[in-house]
Amino acid sequence: MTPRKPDLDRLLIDAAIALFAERTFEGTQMPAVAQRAGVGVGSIYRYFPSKEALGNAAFQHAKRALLDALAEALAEGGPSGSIRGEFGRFWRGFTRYASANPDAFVFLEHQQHDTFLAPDSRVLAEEIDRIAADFIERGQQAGEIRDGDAAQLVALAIGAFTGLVKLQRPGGLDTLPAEDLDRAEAAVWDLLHRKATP
Amino acid sequence: MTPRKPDLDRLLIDAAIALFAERTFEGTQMPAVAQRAGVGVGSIYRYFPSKEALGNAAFQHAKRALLDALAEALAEGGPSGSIRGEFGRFWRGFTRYASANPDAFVFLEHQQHDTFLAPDSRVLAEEIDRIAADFIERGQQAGEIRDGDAAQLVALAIGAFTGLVKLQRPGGLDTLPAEDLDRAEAAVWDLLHRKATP
Amino acid sequence: MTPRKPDLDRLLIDAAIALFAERTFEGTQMPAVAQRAGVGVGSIYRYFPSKEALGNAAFQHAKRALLDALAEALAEGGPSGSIRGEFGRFWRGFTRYASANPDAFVFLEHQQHDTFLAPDSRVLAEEIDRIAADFIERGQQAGEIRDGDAAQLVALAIGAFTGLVKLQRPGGLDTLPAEDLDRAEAAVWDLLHRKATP
Amino acid sequence: MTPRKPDLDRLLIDAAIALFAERTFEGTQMPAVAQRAGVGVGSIYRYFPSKEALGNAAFQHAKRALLDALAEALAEGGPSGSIRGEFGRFWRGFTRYASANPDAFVFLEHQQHDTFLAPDSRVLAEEIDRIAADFIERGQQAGEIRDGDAAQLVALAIGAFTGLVKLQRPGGLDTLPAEDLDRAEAAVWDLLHRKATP
DNA sequence: TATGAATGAGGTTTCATTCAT
DNA sequence: AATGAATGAAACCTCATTCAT
Repeated sequence: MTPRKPDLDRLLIDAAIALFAERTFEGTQMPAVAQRAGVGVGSIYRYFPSKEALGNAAFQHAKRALLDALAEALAEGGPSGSIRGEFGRFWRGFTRYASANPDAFVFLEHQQHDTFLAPDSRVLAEEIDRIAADFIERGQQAGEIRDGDAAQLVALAIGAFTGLVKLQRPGGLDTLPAEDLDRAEAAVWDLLHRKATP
Repeated sequence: MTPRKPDLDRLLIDAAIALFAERTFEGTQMPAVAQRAGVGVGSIYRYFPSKEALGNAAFQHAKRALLDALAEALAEGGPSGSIRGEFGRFWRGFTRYASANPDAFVFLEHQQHDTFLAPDSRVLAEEIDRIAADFIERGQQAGEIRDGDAAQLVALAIGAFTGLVKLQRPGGLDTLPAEDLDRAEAAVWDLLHRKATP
Repeated sequence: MTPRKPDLDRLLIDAAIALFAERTFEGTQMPAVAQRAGVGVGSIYRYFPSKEALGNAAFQHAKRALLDALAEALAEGGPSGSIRGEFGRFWRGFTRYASANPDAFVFLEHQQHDTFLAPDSRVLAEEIDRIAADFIERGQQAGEIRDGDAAQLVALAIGAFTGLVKLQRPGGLDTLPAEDLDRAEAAVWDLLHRKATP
Repeated sequence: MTPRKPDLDRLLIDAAIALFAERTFEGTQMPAVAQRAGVGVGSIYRYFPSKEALGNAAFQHAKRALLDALAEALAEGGPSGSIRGEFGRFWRGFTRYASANPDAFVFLEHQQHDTFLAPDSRVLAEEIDRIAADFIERGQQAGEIRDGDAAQLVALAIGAFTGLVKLQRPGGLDTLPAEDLDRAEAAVWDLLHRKATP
């Protein structure tokens, strides 16, 4: 009722994400999270009943924010005429999110969530893959995207993007010249694009 | 004359890699490593002075094996006439290694090694990037690979491959039909390939 | 003029006694006391400087109330003619107190007060034993109470009564039919009574 | 397989009982238990998964030992001819147990077990009351024990005995002259005994 | 005056490491 | 040489106490 520090839960989640991204969930100690958030250790437990709960909250927060960024980017500027245009929106969504939240993006791409992720977190995790796979399939039907398993193409494309984000840490994607980012976008598009058979 | 448990260090490194890949270095307990290797906890300390030492040994072993696989693939079948041909050898090297050692590959792609990696391990880590970047630059000079920072292109390409490997866990890359693997190779090549400007 | 929450200290002491009786002093948390008293945690500290202080206040309050109940019962109806009559007054004092304050009686009979009891609380604790021992000795001189160490007889008699009270928790002594209570009184009297040697 | 300290579990249970008796389950810290048992804190957790588990093990051990002592005393010297004789055996069983294990007896008589006792511990707890109540009922049928609810008479008698044991702490019942113990036995018997109506 | 969010010392529990066997 | 029971430092978590509101 009288919170002295507002949005302490957000502060804690942000601190947790930053540390989890850098040191792993298991490699991060609660006092470190508290210190980075600028609060006492005990305060964490007013908001999250356990380290595991904090981990799940952080994961869900990050994932949902990525979904939101994606949804926003996809809706931007009215209906996209083309598959290539839609890919650009995907790219813009990922780019924007990874620029604003480099830690969160890296954290989400960790593959060792199994040790602490609760079932409801797992459900969320598949959402993006579904959206992306759907795009791939429409692109294939339109003859714009190469043949092959949609999930595999998604993994290749997101993997490529992830590789770039990791390379750019810890400065963040912002330190990349716009030119480089455009080139990367073109490269990933060519990864997906079906070349006209000559 | 012959030690009863030959190559116990290898056994331990393999066990460690498998667990580190799945649960993180920090999330893996020494008794778990011992159990998976089928020895007592105390025995680990005959071969490695500490968990950290085991971690570094595992990292270096995995990295060196990848380098070896790469070197072997690159040397295969005499001098490669073309950039595309050389890319195929890279692909084959990565593919072979990731098929035979899926845990090791995933472990190497973790980004949270900073907590335990010793300086000499770090040096090793950059080797592959150097070899790959060199290839990229030669490809660019030959007009075969698109413009842009070589490190970034390497990150995109290896990232894409990593995405595919992660998708295929825990079955391993072997569960992927040859056809799919070929398609993926083509896709990643197109990621790098400079299109003729029409 | 009149404080809005009158006798908050009493409210707190009552809450504390109830919880201490059920869960031990060490097993009771300050927030639990506050909640049961219907106040905020911080408010406790306006009345008691520490948990230990609250514990001592609770103990002293309960003990003094028992002493008062005993004194009142002993004084009731003028001078008691006989030892048996005086025993009846003791019984009535204990009975009344334990009926009205079952938690307090149980709390007083805990034997683990040593961890928090201050010296002045300890002094109070011996008071009842002194009064009771004095009665025993007078009874022995009158040939009405069996031989033996007075403190031991007191321990036996109060122990028996305590056993009954504990059996009757949490309903309280009130749930016991008057008939049963009378039988118990007779039994405890026989515990003390010197039988005529035939 | 190679325990350096034999019967560490027994050592720990004994240490725990002594401390629980004196300071309550909640008031006893694990390091204190370890210290009293002469082992490291971590060792406790090789034998008991939690403090709660240790508490239950201690309770069950103490209760079962009391049951054994009672069973042994009741069986001693062939069939007991009389109710008074059987009462003597009960007395001897309790006396022997409380002499040998004063801490355990006091611990068992605590009334705050509810915070940590597991269901299977609770079951054990009722055993003695059943045996004693059965004896009371047989005594009543034989006209030797006074009328009234058997459970209440048991509570009175055991309560009286408990009062004596507590009085005698921490020296233990052994410090009591045999004469005093005999007098106490006579007194508690009179508590139960039905007086011939003159 | 009363509150309860915030704190950190201290409690419980884990786990890398040692060492008697 | 190999083991795993034992250890205690360090991790997670609780709760008595404070203090801004």
